[in-house]
Amino acid sequence: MSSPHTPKQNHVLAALPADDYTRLLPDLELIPMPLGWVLYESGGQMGYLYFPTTSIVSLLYVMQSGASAEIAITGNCGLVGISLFMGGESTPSRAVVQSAGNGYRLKASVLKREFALGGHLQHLALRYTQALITQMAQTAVCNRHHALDQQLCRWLLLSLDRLPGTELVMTQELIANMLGVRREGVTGAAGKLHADGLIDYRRGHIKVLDRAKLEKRVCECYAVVKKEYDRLLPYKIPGLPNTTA
Amino acid sequence: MSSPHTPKQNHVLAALPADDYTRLLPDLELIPMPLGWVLYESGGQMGYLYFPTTSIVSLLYVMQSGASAEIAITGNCGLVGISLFMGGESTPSRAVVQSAGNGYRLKASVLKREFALGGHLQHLALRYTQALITQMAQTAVCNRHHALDQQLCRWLLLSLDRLPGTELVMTQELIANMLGVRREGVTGAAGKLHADGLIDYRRGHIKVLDRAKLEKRVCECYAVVKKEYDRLLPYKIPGLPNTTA
DNA sequence: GAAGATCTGTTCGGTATCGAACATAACATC
DNA sequence: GATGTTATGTTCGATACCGAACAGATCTTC
Repeated sequence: MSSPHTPKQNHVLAALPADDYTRLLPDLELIPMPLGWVLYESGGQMGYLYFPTTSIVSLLYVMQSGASAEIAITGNCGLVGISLFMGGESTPSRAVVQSAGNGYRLKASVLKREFALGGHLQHLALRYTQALITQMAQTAVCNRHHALDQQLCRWLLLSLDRLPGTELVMTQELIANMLGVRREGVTGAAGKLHADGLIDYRRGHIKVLDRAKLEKRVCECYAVVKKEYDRLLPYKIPGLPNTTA
Repeated sequence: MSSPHTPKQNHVLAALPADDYTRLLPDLELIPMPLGWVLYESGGQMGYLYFPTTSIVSLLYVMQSGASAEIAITGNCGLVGISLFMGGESTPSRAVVQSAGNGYRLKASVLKREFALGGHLQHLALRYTQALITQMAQTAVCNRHHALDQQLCRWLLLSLDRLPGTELVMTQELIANMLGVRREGVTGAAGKLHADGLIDYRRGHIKVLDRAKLEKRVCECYAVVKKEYDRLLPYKIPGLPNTTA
């Protein structure tokens, strides 16, 4: 059996044409991404651009009071560290591994060199960034207008889309931090979803039983974000020679 | 004795080195931007990139239910229509003139040609986009955690920063739409600020009396956003030709 | 200056979430 | 299997905001 790891597990990298991909390959470093690992801190320097493959990364903002809120969630269809190519070098948010797994990373200097070429990586990175912007905007609106159990549905679906399987390893406390609400609130919302047969859970694990029902219950925000990701980042980019080397 | 209008009133254009600016100048079209004008609709095609000079533009999201929320606000320090160069061509939000004034616009085709050169306009546009992302993220967090009167302070300050003078022409109803709350809530919050001597208002007008007090009362979100704009888009780019080291 | 429109002020009860405190249950370790 | 730790369930009152209805004030138009 060959190595189970390949950069092509990340959709952005997979969408690169062969020559760009080959040029980047020697600089792509496989790394394990353990739960809770902080990829970068608010305002901190970033040394690498990260391409998650089997992990999920949350972008979250922590306030002076200690309260927090997730502003976006990234998985194998995206990348972490956009301010490296946007030009700011840092952002006032924190990136934390929300679900353990693997990923690849690229040194900032290599990324910038590649980005400056104005080729496919630039194109894909910017399109991804726009999808991320949509997710952030939708989060802002959802925070304002939608009830907690709908937001929980959204969060579950967004996470699920970025994972294999149907089970999340995650405590209610952590979900509360992501959604920016109290833990008791999540307990209540999860209880409702359980009572209605959408999910099952035990200490630190949440299993989605009926995804269709979840999608019926979630607010429009999920669909808007998903549609925009699909539009901006079709897994198959036209003209890609998809030969796994 | 010269025209009171110049593209240099927009900070992004003003930050361009002379040769880039000169190249763009013939394609910059001065336009009046009347109150309520919709620059682009959710999902709609955009024909132009806009550079506000004396106007303010709100990016807002309208939900299926009709409820709305502002996700960002742009004035003479920014530009409207980022998806033109980010690659998506459209976004699921609406851009509306919140305060009448003027601006310049650039045909999409010209913008793309210029952006593809990878020069200063690209650099500035991407940095601006990162500042915008910060504003959106902060809005999401603020919506979650902060009380209405603090959010009103934030909104007033962000608007004020993008205008000359200290008076806003804006009804409470419209502010409520921006903040995504009821009009009565804005009435209440404005009443408090008035009672404490921070603002004065009459039908359709809000005047800031004591900006210092407003800055003391506002949540941290305002300062985070402002700091990030200042960091990413210093009005004067040091030594015009060179930007980042 | 009168009529009409629109903006602002105020009230009511209803609901979701908060903040804190504590009880119970599941898991991890030895 | 006993023990300590951590996750989840439940309660309480407090509060901020919602939704609707209506009164009063201000501006516009004729």
